[in-house]
Amino acid sequence: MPLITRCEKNEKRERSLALRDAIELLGGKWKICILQNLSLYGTMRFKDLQEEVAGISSKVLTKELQQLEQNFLVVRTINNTKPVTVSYSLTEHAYETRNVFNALLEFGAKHRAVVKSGGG
Amino acid sequence: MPLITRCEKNEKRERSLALRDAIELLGGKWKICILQNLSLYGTMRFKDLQEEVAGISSKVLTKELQQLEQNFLVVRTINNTKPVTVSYSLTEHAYETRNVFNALLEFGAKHRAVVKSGGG
DNA sequence: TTAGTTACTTACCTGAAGGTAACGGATAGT
DNA sequence: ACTATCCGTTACCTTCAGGTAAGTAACTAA
Repeated sequence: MPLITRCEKNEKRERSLALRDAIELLGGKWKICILQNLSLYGTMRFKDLQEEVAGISSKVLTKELQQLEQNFLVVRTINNTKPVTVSYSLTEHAYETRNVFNALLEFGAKHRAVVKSGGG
Repeated sequence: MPLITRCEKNEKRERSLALRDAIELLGGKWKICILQNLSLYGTMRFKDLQEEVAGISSKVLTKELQQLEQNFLVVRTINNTKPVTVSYSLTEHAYETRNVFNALLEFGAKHRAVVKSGGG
């Protein structure tokens, strides 16, 4: 098999891995909402997030934040307050998701219009 | 409450609905891969898709295609061949996902680089 | 001492996503 | 009659995201 084919295959593989990783990381019910709020407010405490992200439970919020932190999208800071508070904010890397949000928003809006008008 | 606030609330609500719809529609393990293949090949039969989308079962492929069809992203055509074949292709509306793909791809690639380099 | 706040954690449950494997209907070739 | 192709369907199972509810640890204020 010629070299060019191997390269194309590797590129295709890298592409599909990147797509899958991105979908996996930003998918689910809450991730985007959390990132949006952090983007809007800058820094938020756990309780602020719980109130702003309507409907999320503390258990799920904890898990989502941990995943975002593990993926370098969110920074967790323990504040020296009483009672203790914890602040969350976005990393520089998280702002790379801007284009994704905008594209999703644009497509979502168009899609809702298509569905409302009955298709096509 | 002043009118401007109501407008802002409605806009925020519409935005979050659009985001959630888009994520829900394009999320999951297979949707993007299927759309990508259809975008690449133009028209594909059921069996072609099953072979190209490595690892998917006929049951799951059926379900995904039905969902995509119900959401006006894919058109299903029964061909008058023997044995019967079925062709799938993208709608015009499906091409609105281009920006989403590109953004996801870009972010995914950057993200993989960040993770490989150990964060930040 | 009692109650409240903050940030979780734990135990339990449900529903949906997705996998495996076998089967079915239509048609054709041999 | 037997086998094969194509496009699914059906039954069954496992896994996991996510929901509910209660508890915990550290601290404060009354």
